[in-house]
Amino acid sequence: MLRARRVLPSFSKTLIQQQQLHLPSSLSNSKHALLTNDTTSNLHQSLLQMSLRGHAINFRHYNALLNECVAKRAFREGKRLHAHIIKTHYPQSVYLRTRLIVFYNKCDCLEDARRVLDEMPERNVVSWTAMISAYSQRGYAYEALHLFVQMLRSGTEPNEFTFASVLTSCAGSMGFFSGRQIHSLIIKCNYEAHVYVGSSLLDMYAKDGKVHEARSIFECLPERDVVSCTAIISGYAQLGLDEEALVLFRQLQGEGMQSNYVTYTSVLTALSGLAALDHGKQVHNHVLRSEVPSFVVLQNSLIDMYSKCGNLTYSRRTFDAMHERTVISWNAMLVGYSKHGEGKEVLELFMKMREEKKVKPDSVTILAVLSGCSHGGLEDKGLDIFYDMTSGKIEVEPETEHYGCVVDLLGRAGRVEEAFEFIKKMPFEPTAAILGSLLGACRVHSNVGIGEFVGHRLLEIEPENAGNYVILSNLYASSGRWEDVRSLRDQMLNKAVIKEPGRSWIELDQVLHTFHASDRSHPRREEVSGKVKELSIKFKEAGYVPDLSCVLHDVDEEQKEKILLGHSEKLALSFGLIATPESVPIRVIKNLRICVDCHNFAKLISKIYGREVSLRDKNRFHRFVGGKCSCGDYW
DNA sequence: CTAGGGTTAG
Repeated sequence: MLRARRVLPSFSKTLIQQQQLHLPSSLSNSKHALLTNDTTSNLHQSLLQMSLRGHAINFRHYNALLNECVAKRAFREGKRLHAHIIKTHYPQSVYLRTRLIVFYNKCDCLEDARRVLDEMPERNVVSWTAMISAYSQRGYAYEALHLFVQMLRSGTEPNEFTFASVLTSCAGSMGFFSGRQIHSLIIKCNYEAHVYVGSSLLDMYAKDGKVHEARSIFECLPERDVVSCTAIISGYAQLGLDEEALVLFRQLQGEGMQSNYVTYTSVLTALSGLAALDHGKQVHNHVLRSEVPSFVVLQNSLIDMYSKCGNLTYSRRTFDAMHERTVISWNAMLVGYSKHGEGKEVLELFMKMREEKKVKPDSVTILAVLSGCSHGGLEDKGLDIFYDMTSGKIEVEPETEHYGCVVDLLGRAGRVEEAFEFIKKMPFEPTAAILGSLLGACRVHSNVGIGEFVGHRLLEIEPENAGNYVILSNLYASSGRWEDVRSLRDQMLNKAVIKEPGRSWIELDQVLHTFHASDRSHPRREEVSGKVKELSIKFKEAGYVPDLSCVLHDVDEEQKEKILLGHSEKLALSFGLIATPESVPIRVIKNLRICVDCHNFAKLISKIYGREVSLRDKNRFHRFVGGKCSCGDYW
């Protein structure tokens, strides 16, 4: 012992001290205090010296050394240790080999981990589970499930660890094994009420869109913790059920749930969807006050929340304050500028990103930049970037969506023929989204020739989309082709389905006021629809002409006008005018694209009342000031 | 020795 202490570096000293103190084999508290950075590089030497000097290297040594390698992700040292273990000592140890699987997983070397499992003379539930969870954690769902099946075939019974891991890989049916089958196995093995298994299980159902099943699993859990609560909240948020997510978050918070950074991240996603700025600020305050560590993911979702709530200044402030940024941080910020039509800011930030070189742009980055150029009227810059991508100067493979951005870019700039030629030259058949974007351009720039061709092609691919009929009909109406308008309307009535009813809302003192078309549900509906009428009379005096081509119903003009005045965004705008102080902008959110007539209406509010209006629709932000919109009437 | 929830885009 004494000799060893003299010649061996500090790493082995740790071991010796630990043995003398009869500590458990993990180095627990002592490891950080006693180890220096160069210790693991001395590992091999230490081992050699120990065996040369006749010291028995026992299980405990190996385990401690392995723990070190896991903690430090010391790959080369771990590999040497592995060789040592297999060649000289404990070749049969299931325990040590399982630790090696964990070690290789931590080093992101699944192939090495798998080799350890495959070479194990015998396996137990822990070694199977270690490998299954390695696959699950790294996103290899197929491999995880496949191994799970092999485990069952081998006659090993899974435990709660196995189920919690394997369920992560079960979202959707994997063909040979479904989440439901695993669920029944869990019931059979009596793990359904286990918190870890339960949260994994409810998460699986939620990711599969089965939110009711997820909720009932959640409600049946005998105990709840942060993770299970977060899982159900984020389940709602990920499905776009933002209000449900918010309501549940507040309820669970009231019941004493201790939120952590994942919880906040999830609820922020819901608040982004709702554009609930007041709630968002409140959550941000909670984060600051509760001293939840500010992890990158949380900050990313704050950037996104502020930008989707219309406050780019706060987004940028969050972005600038970050010590570490991932590609998602950059993307969230770029998307923010892009949706607000701030093309210049998009390019500047993109340049900064490329200069810093800390983070590599990915496909989403380029999408954000291209659509930013498009919405910001910088089409030539956008085209340059697209060609940098096709020539390999930007290392991102162009995808369908990138081509779509270029079509949008050209079309928006009025270069409709060029956009059409571009589509013909694409290496794939145009998608409905791409044709729809060109059709929109044809409507704005009154190109009936191409519009008609593209429109009919689109109606063949997507006959169920009512929006396509409306745009093509607008185009016909603009050139007085009423016969075609009528026939289009008949086709639409036969084939189209209205998937999502139009809905607009506005946040007032942390309460969301939602309006549907021709709303009858809001408590102040009489007052609100009275205000819409009043405004329309006032605006007509200022030259407003209702754009009846936005209504495709087969009714007389008076009826059409009535339908137009019932649009949800007009109700929300008028409510904003009544209920908010003159000093603040009116912030309205719509779940679909805003219609031309409501866009005109908002312009007039900004002009005649001198109120700034911020309207977020499905695609982007519209900021109305003095009768003009930041989108330049193209959206 | 093995375990669950999270951020951008569409």
